Amino acid sequence: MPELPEVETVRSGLADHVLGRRITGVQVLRDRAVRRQAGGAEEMRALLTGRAFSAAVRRGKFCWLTLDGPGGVGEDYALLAHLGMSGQLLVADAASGAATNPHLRVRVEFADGPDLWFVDQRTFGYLTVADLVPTSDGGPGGDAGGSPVAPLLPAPVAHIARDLLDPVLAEPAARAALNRRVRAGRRGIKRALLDQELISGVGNIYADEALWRAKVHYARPTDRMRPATVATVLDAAEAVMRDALVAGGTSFDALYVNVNGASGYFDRSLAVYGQEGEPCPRCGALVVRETFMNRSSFFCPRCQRAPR
DNA sequence: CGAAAAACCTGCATGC
DNA sequence: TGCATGCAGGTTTTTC
Repeated sequence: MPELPEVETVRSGLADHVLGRRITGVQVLRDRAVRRQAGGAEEMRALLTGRAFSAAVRRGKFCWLTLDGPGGVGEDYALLAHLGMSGQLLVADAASGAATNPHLRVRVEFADGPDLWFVDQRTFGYLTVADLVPTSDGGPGGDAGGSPVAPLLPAPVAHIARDLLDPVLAEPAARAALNRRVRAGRRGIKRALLDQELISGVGNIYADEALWRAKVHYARPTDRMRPATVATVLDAAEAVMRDALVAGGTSFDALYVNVNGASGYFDRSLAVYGQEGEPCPRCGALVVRETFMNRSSFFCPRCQRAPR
């Protein structure tokens, strides 16, 4: 499932393959793939046609392509993508046979070269052309991976917090402030990790992996955790996502592929996620699966002791 | 107002 | 074989 490392892989691929290319057409094959667009697919087509992508930017699990103005200046809006559970952005030539792809939702055509495809089986993902608005969380900061700083955010992303690969959150003062915010709430630590308005980019897979690395149970109440323990969890979340990024992201059953269609292989490195009944790589105890927040939580019952 | 639950959606695996 | 059920789950919306 696309979480931060997968989306960053996609962003990087988009930066390499679609920037500077002029859009000549947009075909929406399923209307639901375009959301938060008052004028729907027709409005998206009108806003994109004739313009060119100028930068590929990401925050958390959201990725967007800013647009050059008609005269080559001005970046007042962007093509925003959220991949949901199964979304893919593929740079693919129409001749590559994916015309038969039953999950192709939107096709962006350029004056030159291969199309940009939005493919999504489970249809939780979407595209929209959104206005860029000033950030509300302290000015420019951008994101990791060498992408441009982001003094502006697409409106639907304005409430999304910075992610752990954001250079701003590498600063000790900012990290300490985040640590305090985590402990200010009264809830289980996993719930905090998954709160995109607190920290973005972490999904169910990396939350479980981070908590395993930090040896912390998912239900530990944040308001009773020591600052050093919270710091360990945040560092583990950052580390596991960086490791996954190096590997190209996690993938399952070929639902997720990067911008060129190559699957990541970090799933081979998962310690607990999806490993119910398998031995903990650290202590050998059998990994347990429990239902939490209407989804699965995997953990080692010996390394990660439940709160009393 | 904040937190928790429901809704959205499709394909695959499983059970009868 | 066919049908019903369960599961995957990020975000938005609704409910408490």
